[in-house]
Amino acid sequence: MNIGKASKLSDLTVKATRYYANIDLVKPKQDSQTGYRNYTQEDVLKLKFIGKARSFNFSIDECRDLLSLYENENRPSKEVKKITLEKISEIDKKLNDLKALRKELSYLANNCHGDDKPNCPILEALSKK
Amino acid sequence: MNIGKASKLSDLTVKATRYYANIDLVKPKQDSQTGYRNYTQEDVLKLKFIGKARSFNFSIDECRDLLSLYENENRPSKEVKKITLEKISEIDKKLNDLKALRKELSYLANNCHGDDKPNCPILEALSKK
DNA sequence: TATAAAGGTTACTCTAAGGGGAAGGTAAAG
DNA sequence: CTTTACCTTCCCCTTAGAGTAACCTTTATA
Repeated sequence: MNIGKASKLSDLTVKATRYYANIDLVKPKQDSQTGYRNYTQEDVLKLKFIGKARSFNFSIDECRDLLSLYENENRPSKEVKKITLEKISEIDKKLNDLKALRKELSYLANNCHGDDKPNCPILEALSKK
Repeated sequence: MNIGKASKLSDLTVKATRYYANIDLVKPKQDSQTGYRNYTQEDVLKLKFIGKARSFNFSIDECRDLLSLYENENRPSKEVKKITLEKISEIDKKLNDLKALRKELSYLANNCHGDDKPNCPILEALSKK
C-alpha cells in the first residue's frame, strides 16, 4: 500500500511516516519506476508500535531500540524493562522540577495584587540577587 | 565592560549573552573600531533578570515581555501576574500529562518479569490495538 | 619588544521531531 | 482529456543556545 494508506492505518501523519522512512526506522521498498513507497501490513504494525511508543514519550532512538527488541523473538524482557524504568525515572525528575517551579511561581502570583499599580513582587523576585 | 565580564556577573554563558544581543533582547553598544560589545551595569541587571526568568521556565519571548514590563515604571502588576498564571497552568498541564504517563509506564513495568525470557507485557502493550 | 595567551568578533553547523510548502511526477475519477 | 488526489524530493522553520573555525584585539610574560 502507499504511504497515505499506511499512515492512516497507523494513525500517523504522512510527514512523520516519511520521516521514519528517511531515518531508516521503518523503511519500505520503493518502486523503482515511480519512487512510491510500498508499505506492507508488517510495516503498519511497526508504525503503530512507534506511534504508541512515541505517545509514551519514548524518543526516536528509544523507539529504535524497542522496535528491535520487539522484532527479536528471543529478546530478554529485562532489556525492555530497563529502558522503561529509565524512562520512568526520567519522568520523575521532570515531575520534581516542575513541582518545584510551580511552587515558586504560585507563591509569587499569590503575593502579587494583580491590579493597575506598578508594584509587583514577581518582577521584584526576578530582579533580586 | 566586555561581554566576558558581563556574562560572569550575570551568571550566563558568553554564548547565551551574545545570543541575547543578536536577538535584540539585551543589546549593548558596540565599539565602532573593535566591534567589542560594551555592557553597562544596567545591562547586567537585565541579563540577570533574564537568567532568573529563564530558570523559571519562561521562554525568550516571555522574557521579552517581562523585561519590557520590568523596564516600564508604570506597568500594571496585573499584566505580570497574567503571564505568570498562564505559565502556571501550562506547568499544570505538563504535570498531568507526565503523571498519567508515569502511571501507565509503571503499571507496565510492574507487570514485566524483567528476566531472560522473551515474554514482555511492555512490548505487548506497545503492539496492541 | 616580540610573542603567546586570553578574550573578542562573525559565521556556519547541529540539536528533536517533524510541519509547511514548492516544484514536479503519477494515478484514478469524471 | 482534464481535473483532482496522491506521491516524490528538496529546502526552510521551529528552541535556545553549544561547538567550532577563522580571524582580530588586548593583555601578560620572557
